[in-house]
Amino acid sequence: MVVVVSVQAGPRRRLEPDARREQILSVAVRLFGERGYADVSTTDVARAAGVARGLVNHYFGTKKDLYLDVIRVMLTVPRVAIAALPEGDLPTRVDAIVGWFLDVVSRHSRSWLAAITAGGMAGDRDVDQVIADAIDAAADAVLQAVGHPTPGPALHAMARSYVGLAVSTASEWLRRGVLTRPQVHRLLAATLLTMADQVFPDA
Amino acid sequence: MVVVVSVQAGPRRRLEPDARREQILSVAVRLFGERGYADVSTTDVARAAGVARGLVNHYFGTKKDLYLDVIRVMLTVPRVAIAALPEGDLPTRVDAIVGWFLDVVSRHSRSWLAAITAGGMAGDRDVDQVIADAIDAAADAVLQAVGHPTPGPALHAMARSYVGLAVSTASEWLRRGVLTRPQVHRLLAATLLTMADQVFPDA
DNA sequence: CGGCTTTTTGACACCCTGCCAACAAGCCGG
DNA sequence: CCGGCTTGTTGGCAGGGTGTCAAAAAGCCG
Repeated sequence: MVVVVSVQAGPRRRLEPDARREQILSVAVRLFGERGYADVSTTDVARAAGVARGLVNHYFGTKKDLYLDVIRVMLTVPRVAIAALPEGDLPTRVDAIVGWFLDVVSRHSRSWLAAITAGGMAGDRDVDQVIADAIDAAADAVLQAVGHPTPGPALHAMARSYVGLAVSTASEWLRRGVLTRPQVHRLLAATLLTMADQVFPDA
Repeated sequence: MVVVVSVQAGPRRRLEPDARREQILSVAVRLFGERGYADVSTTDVARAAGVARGLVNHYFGTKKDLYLDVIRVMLTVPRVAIAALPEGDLPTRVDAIVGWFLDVVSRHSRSWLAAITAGGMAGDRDVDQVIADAIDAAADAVLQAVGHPTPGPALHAMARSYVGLAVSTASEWLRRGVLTRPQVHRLLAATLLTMADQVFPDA
């Protein structure tokens, strides 16, 4: 797919490095959110930012380095206010974290989905690392919600598995649209309760 | 990473189109199984097959077309003998299909993981379609095992979600190695039982 | 052995990426 | 207000990958 974005080619202007970096990065986030990694060239980014292509390399190094910063932005945004979970019994807390997850996911659905499915570069070591970090953070939140503040490695691994379910279910919900939000909510809540009761004790 | 494969450059020989196509495809399956999409050039495939690069394009068209055939092979292999599931009550059948899944996954772990994580091209329409087909097939098998031979759209969507859990859990198991197979088995079995009991009736 | 079909090759044109020397925008001392 | 200097910015170069196509040659058949 080719998308042409008209940019008024005004006279060249100098910006503070931080400002220029930020501007290019925001443009890149938008483009990589719309299309995949391979479909966005550094030329596209530069043109959309009204800047010479060399400048993109100057600020970000490699195209892959730029992409790493992009998905880091996409995945960091939803991490806000993860600590504010209510007191109560297990079903209540499970309900709360599932609802919170569905809220952030549906709010940032486009960029979040693009990032979590690796937007076309799954398999790369560095990209996988960034995504793995995000999944680890989500797994921590899940374990905290079900009352395991200091999990061992096996328990953490199981929590990551559950996050995988949450991701695939959210993706199914947002992309295909055949499930309703209540259905998705019940699915994730019931599953998490089962795992907390019957599976997590294994570890 | 760069891997050089020595190929004795014998005199050029003509092959039947089907044979040549098959030979190139098998080489491509091996290379794409070892490295990601971007790390394998058509030149690599051609050299490893002892053939001119143009011939790869002649038989497969685009590099992406070749890759589509490759992951189709990788994902089709495990689909064998999916029908041979035992009779018995629900827990027995759930146990059987989970065990079967873990068998095939661990047997073809390398290429299966490479394919299911899209080896570096998730996000692409066509690639996603091939993977979605494989997931649909797996979801059908799951639904058949739990006794829903003719599911509605919502039920099918939930089964796809569960397959997502199975995929992420298997990936966690095979790649990280912190979970044991019995742990993985119990996780997937308990979760599927819960979904069959409490979630699937929603649809 | 000569002609002919069909496989296979090699090269051409194009695009993308990373790099770097040169350019000029705009501040600063005179 | 102006010339110099710092440094943000540009444009072009070299290397490599991809798709295409006319031409070469492998091997069959008369």
